[in-house]
Amino acid sequence: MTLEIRERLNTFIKAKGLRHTPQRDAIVDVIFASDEHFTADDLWEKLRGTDARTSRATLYRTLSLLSEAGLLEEIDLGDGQTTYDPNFLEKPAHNHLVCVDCGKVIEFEDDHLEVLNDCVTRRLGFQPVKQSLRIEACCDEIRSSGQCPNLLDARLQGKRFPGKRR
Amino acid sequence: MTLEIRERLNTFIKAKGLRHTPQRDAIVDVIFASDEHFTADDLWEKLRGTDARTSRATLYRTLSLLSEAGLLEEIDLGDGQTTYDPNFLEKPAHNHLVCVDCGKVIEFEDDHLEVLNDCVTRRLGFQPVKQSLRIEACCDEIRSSGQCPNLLDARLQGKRFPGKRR
DNA sequence: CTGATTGCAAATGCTTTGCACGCCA
DNA sequence: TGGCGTGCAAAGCATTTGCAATCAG
Repeated sequence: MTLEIRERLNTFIKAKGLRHTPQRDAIVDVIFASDEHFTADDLWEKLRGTDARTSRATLYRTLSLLSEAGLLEEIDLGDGQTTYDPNFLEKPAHNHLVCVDCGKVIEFEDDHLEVLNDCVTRRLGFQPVKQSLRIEACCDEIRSSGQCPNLLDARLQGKRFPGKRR
Repeated sequence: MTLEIRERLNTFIKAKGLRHTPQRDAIVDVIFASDEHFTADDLWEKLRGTDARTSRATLYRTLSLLSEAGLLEEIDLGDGQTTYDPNFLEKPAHNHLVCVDCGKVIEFEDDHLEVLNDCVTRRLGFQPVKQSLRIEACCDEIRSSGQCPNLLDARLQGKRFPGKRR
């Protein structure tokens, strides 16, 4: 997996006349070891756990590079920071449901949705480029049982919730 | 129009034990004189044109207040700043099409979309709270004629484009 | 009077940039 | 060797906050 991504990155890098560096490899390795969404800061923390040391500047620059190369998807969950999705090569879905109770993000697909969005876009006189649906909702679980396993975790981690900057 | 909004705000303010101030009135007047989307900075500029002077802090605090009161809708167009929509009381649509060529934002409604979103949400085990669809697209006009009237305007105004922070 | 509100300036959080140095091709 | 890439610190931006003065009810 990581190897395939490295390959793709190298192709992109050569085509652009850019350079292959250990920092870039290290960042790619850490990112694609998982298929979870992450923020720049999440990545920074993970990187600290390894012996590969990069600066925040390089981290951000590499993140941009990977997006440009089409290996990473930038998504905006509305919490004041960019979230990255390493998983969209396999699952080209950009629909996110954000739980207003616990902040959990669920990615989902729906063909009907896709078709409908396309129709609407064309009707307005546009050519579709990218679509992202963001649904804020509260889970049945917290409404019935009064609590949600993710909630406590989120609070403990001091996570910011959707729509609010702090 | 503005008067109706002032009325609503006063009700909210009294209910919360808050206070009625000239600054708040001034901001409300400027906001609801139009039904266009705006950013905090747009508002700041408009305010400079009047004799009503407020600080940026008060501006932001009032914007939050109005959102809380349900008179203003905060929307995130993904350009690193919050956009406000004074128009959603009449048109409860939160679907936005952003033109990647010129940055123009089009608000639209679609019943099918609404229904479908609701279904999807429930299927995932959630109760819908708020939905916002953001479509990035390029307009037919610029593809056929090679240019778009909004494009030049946007460039001249130094606008930031969707998805990019600067 | 009393507590909500304001303005100012400083602080914040995320992200980008300038610059001098180092390293890949 | 040329110039891309890196790290560091400083800069940027939008937004928030602490605080003392001020004002509304």
